[in-house]
Amino acid sequence: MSALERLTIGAFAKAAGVNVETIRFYQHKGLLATPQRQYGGIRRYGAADVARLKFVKAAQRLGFSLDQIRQLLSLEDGTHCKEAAEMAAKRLTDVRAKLADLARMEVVLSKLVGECRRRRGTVSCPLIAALHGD
Amino acid sequence: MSALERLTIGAFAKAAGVNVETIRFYQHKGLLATPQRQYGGIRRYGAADVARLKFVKAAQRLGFSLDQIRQLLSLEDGTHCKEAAEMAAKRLTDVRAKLADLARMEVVLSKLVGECRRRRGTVSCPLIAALHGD
DNA sequence: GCTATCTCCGTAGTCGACTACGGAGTCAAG
DNA sequence: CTTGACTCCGTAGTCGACTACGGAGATAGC
Repeated sequence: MSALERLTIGAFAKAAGVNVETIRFYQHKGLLATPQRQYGGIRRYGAADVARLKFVKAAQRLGFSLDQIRQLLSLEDGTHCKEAAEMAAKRLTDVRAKLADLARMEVVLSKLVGECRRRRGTVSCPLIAALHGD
Repeated sequence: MSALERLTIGAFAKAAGVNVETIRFYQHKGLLATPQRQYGGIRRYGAADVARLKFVKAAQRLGFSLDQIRQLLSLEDGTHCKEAAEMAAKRLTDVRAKLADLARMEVVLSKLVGECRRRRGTVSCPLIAALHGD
């Protein structure tokens, strides 16, 4: 058994690039297992745990919530592609909705910033005026 | 004095399209004033209060936080366009950063959803495989 | 064998924008 | 003048993803 199979929680955290507290938090949330202690000693972790945690972090980079990630983990064997694809599709819908929202803000803000730059010294501030409902 | 100058908090809330509790919350946060009670009676609100609350809501639609909105309100007279424009520019930067983040997610997710659709029935699920680090 | 560093575990705090609750006081309509 | 709706006020709870704390036990290095 290599050293990679006898990691302390601290080494595990370092290997996955997270804090120890984050691991405990994920265990509490049911995202990671809490291995048995040996001889009343401390808990040890292995490469499979590291892989699982990296899976969680990868899903997080796509914006999945921890609850959704728990769902995804239950499909982890790869034989439930349909369900997984549905979750991704739903997430994609959410992402596009947020993109549209931000794009709307971007349009308004960039227009107002431009106006403020141009209208320097004018009576009223275009941004404030816009917030007052034009 | 019209009825618009003697609004109860409930009428004020309705006029601005928010909940009563939201108004109290904003008062507590220093975004809205808390008018004096008359003869130990109840507090009354006017059109200026409605306008101020609508200003808050308009700023919120651009994604400003309540703290930032309090800043904006202090520039409300329109004579501090430079400061206001700076806040808008900063907000615009944040919006663009989030847009970039979401766009990155959109690319990955739409690719994976497409692969899942195409590769139906293949051994492993493209989404799960991707989360496992390819 | 001592000591410094972990580990364990539960509880509580953080941030942001509210929402909910509860008991007492006030007001308006009939 | 009663009744029912509304107001006042403070405190506490919600959601999501952590972060912080504290005291006791375990372990590794010298």
